[in-house]
Amino acid sequence: MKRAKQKIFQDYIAKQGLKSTRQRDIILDAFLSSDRHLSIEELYLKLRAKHPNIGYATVYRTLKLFADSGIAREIQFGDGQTRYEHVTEGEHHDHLVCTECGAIIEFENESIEKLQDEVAVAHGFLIKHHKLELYGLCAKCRP
Amino acid sequence: MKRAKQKIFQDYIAKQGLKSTRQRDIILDAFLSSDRHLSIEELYLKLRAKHPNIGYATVYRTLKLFADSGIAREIQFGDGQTRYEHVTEGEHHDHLVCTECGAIIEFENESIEKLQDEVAVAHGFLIKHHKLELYGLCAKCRP
DNA sequence: ATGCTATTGATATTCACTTTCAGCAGACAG
DNA sequence: CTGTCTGCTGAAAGTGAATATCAATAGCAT
Ligand SMILES: [Mn+2]
Ligand SMILES: [Mn+2]
Ligand SMILES: [Zn+2]
Ligand SMILES: [Zn+2]
Repeated sequence: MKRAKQKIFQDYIAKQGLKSTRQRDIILDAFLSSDRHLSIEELYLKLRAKHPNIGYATVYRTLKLFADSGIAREIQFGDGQTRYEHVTEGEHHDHLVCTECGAIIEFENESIEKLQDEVAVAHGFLIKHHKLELYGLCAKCRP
Repeated sequence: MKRAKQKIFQDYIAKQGLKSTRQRDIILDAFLSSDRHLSIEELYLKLRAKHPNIGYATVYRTLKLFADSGIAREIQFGDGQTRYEHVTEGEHHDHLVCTECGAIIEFENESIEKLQDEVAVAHGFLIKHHKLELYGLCAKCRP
């Protein structure tokens, strides 16, 4: 899983004529070792402990590269921070977001996806991507 | 329709001990006369033609008031601008967003809403609100 | 009309990116 | 291995939208 994504990124780097660097390796490892939906700031701070010399701008640019290479995706939950999540080829999921504790739960629902396609067809619309987020209280936070 | 929302806003103003002002009336009228999904900037510029003395900050604050009163809702389509749309009591809709021309199409789908509730129940989650947006090309923009 | 507050509009500030640029470091030819 | 070319890095500056500040103004109850 982690190896596969490292491979995808290395291949992307090579194909684009970019360079493999110490920083990119470190940031990739930190990103893949986290299963959360991290903001740039969060990943930057997490890295600072062991690698105080890596700059915020490098984390920022490297996460963009991850998205370009296909191993990550930008996502916004409306809290003013852009987050990056893992992307696995052929998989898709949407999110439940707890407005109390910030927990993010992933789910897949093929029926909803189908109905979305039907809505699009009914409007002559061609879907490229979509965003489905259910906000509320998770099992731990509900009264 | 327009009258009903004006009433809701006046009542809200009264109940909160706020004041009825010339600016709020003008901005309310401009907002209700537009059926689009306007950003603060857009509404501000639209107003400037007839009311050059109304400030951006007032438009910003007044739109927040509209949202507080229940006649408007903040919405983000990921273009970096917060937009405000009309809210009608007891109604709900989601959006198709054309990434080419910016067109926004509204739709309602009770089956999708039901499935969302089922997903929430399955995870012990209590939904407060949700966000469903289908991004792609509208009928006019698709190849 | 008076006085108390809320409101306004210009401006300053904040926040999260995003860009800039001089020095640095991979990659590769020789 | 060494030089050179070119992309990369990190600190700092810049950007743009949202939000806060504050002195002057304007509702509104008395
Ligand atoms: Mn996810
Ligand atoms: Mn709408
Ligand atoms: Zn929670
Ligand atoms: Zn279109």
